[in-house]
Amino acid sequence: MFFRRWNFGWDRFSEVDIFTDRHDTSAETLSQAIRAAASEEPDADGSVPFGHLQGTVVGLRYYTGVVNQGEMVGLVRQPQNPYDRNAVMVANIYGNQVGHIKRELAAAMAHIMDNNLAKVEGVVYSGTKNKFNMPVTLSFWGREENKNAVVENMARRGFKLNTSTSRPTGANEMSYNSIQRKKGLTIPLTAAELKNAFDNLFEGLVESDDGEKEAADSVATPLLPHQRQALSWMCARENKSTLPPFWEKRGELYYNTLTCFSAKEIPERVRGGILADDMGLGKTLTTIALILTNFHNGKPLPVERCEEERASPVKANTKPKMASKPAGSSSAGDGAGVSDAAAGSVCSDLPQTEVICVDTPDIVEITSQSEKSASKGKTKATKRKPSKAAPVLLDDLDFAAALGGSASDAAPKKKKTANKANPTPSVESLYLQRADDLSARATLIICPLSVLSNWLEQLEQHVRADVKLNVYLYYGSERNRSQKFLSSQDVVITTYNVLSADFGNKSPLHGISWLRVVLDEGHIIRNPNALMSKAVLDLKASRRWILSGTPIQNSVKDLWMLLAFLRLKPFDVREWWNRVIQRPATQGDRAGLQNLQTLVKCITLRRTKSSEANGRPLVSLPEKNVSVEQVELSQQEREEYELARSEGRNTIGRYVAEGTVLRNYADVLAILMRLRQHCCHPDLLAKTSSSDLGAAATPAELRERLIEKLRSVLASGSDEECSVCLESVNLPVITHCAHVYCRPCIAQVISTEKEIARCPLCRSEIKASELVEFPQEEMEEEKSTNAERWRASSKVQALMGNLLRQQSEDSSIKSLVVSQFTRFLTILETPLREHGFTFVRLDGTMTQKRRTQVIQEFQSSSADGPVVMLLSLKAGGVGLNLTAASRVFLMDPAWNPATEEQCIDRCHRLGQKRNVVVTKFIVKDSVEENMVKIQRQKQDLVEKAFGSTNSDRKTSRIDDIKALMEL
DNA sequence: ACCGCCGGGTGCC
DNA sequence: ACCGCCGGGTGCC
Repeated sequence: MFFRRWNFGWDRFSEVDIFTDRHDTSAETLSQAIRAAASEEPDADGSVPFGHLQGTVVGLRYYTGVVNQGEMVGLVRQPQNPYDRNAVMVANIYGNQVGHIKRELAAAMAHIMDNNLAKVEGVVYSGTKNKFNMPVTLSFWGREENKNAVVENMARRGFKLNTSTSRPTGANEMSYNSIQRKKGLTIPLTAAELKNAFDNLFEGLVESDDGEKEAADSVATPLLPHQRQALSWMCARENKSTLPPFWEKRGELYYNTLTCFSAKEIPERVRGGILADDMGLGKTLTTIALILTNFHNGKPLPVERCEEERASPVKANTKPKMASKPAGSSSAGDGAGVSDAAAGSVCSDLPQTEVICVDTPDIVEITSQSEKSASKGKTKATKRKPSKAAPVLLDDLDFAAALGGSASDAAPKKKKTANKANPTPSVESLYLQRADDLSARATLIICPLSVLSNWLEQLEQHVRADVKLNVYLYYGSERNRSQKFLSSQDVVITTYNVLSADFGNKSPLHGISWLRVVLDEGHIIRNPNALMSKAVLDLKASRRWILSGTPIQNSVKDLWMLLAFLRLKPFDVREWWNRVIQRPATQGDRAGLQNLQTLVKCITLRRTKSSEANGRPLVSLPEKNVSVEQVELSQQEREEYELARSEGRNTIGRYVAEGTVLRNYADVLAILMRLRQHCCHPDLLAKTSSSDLGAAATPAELRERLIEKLRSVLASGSDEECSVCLESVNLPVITHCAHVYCRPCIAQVISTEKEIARCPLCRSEIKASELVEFPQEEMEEEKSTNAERWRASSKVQALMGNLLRQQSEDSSIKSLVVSQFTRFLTILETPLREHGFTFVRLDGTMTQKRRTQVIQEFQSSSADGPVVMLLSLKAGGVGLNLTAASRVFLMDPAWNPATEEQCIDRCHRLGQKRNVVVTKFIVKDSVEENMVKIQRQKQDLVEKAFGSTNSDRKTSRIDDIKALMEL
């Protein structure tokens, strides 16, 4: 249990502390804490208003937090308060305490808040002249089923909730309502409009006013226009001093127009943002250019130059690769900074003249300047205002101005011009160098393991050969953990996994003040409860970037994590994000959605492959030609298929009639999968024939069948998701009712239930001891398909026909042969070998090292290199660069057309020189054709709709299944 | 805090 | 003088 001392030094403690530990301090038991954490998500989304009431905030004079008229406040339980264990603290957006809720009301609220029956939110609508207390409007939110309990509980203690519909929702509700009424916009968005709006959230985010910027000399590759534009935008985001969105200067104060919070201090700006360009537009190159181009004060990164003639014989060694290997020499690790870190390189033998290091004159100047401003800032921050009568309720500034009270420049009409014309003190000058730690040099890049090698390659490729950029790959057990060493690098690259493994274990990465932290594929930090996310949020950096081709994957919720990483005040605190953006937006409030769009627009640059700049496409990729080749089954195959189909149809038809599709979901999937396997090759079915319904005879048999089903579900390659976390299953286990979940997810469900745990999908009773795992050794026996017994199939012949024809036309063309079934890939190896095709294989079971090796082999242009890559659809994930191929054969259709697109994009991307030809093999009159039909429907509707609940998705899947089986 | 509450001083008008 | 009234001290939770 965390004990918090409520001493007097706490008015400056960070707002994150207050809210993130909320459950720790309020929950009495662990199970309560788990329940609280587990229920946090649904609460935020599915909460309904219970009502509101007027309360009183007392004790204002003891605290420094001030509140504007109309400002939102946070309510935090303080169970450890020595005077009253029911205490409820009131804090403003910055987490500065304003006061407490009056005792009797707090006593009533404590019970409700502690049991998570409702979330209580406060807004201070009307002011008071009084320095000691003020009214606050408290609104209660929660799950529908808790509403009556909450209302009654409050009533019993003498607090009647006003349940009328004119609920106050946010600080500016009054003004929004009046604006909306005038414009006639009170009707909330329909679900379809909402979905569309979310879908398009990241569309058309092209910031064109920044112009273009040339990269520093040290960048070897000339940037394309859109990359120069991105570089310019990124530099501006790092250097320019504009107020964050929704903040404006009013008189002497900085005012947040959404929460009505204001502060004397300038709100911390966001140095960085989201580069959300489509895959293939060169986010990596642009980021490398940013690193080299924008050091402190917009100057290029001071990098050591090797003299051409001396360096050239060993040029390769001085390049990133050299530095990237773990520096074994202890002198480099523990040495004193830049020059020692370079000790291993050839360059250190050169006269020091070319070495630009930290103590060049102009940098010294900057440093001293920063010290000045830093100390100035410090005194400002620590010096308490002598007039301790701080807690005055500030009247609305416009209101004050209208009364003729204060500064005329706050008058509404003049406000805008006054801000522009009056340069003293400009926002720009106020920022000074405050946020930038000028001693910071290194950029930390965090990426998924799958793209790690890509970063190293691209650094090698895009950094000039005579520039010695210190790049360190922080990976592997031998990694150098010296902070001194790491912080003296120019670039440190690591993976999310390494970062979270280090986290909490005196992580050197967390002890360093980075110049810049870059999250590559940043959308993968999405779950705020994940250790990885926490590890990422805990990094110290003055500039923060997220690179992601798909910043939103499922819902607006995903955005929060990104904003929290960027530290976009005040939305980095979940409560304010929920109250001000997420809830209004998901409930169809137009103003809320508008705010969300503004927010995204301010921090994001996104161009798609089809975007244009000045009427010309950003990148001219070679053409892509997608065609479907129908495959006719042989008579024997057709007979076998029809037999399986009618069997399956009967079974599924029975489930549909009984309404037990969900209960038998795994079976249904297995049937579908078998049909899909029939379409590819009969041998794929060998393993999965025996299982049928019926009472299990022995536990061993049951177990065998469950494993069988689990294997079917997994082997199908369909993007089976865990119904608890809604992501692809991780550490899959199958329940006795044959539903597949991630082990941690279902384990949590079981441990949270008090008495009997039930399957989230079919409500059958489940036990932790009955979860069945996929046995490890299963993977091995798959290889047993022997060559003698090998036979062809129509689809195999179709592929081979294409490959042979192509080889005779142009033998230099390389192909990707893609299937969801890794066993199908194995089957395909035989005819490929037979016809003398050299090939490599890439699937999910391979180690990263092997993958890199295979990709390199495939990408190399050597004459006897592989011409075919057998690729499992889900392998590798995004970012894979397979531009050596210009021909793609999709052997079987995927549930999700986006997966296919992504796969095609691995070769149809920047760097592709040839036209790309894609062939999709679809068996005529089969489940595959139906899958394609469903894909088409989905492209209109766009799968993974926002706001759709888990059960909605399952229902739509049932509909899909019916369509597939033509029921 | 232009309140409420507490507790000591005080006690016709 | 076991009350009322006055006026100073005081005040979140």
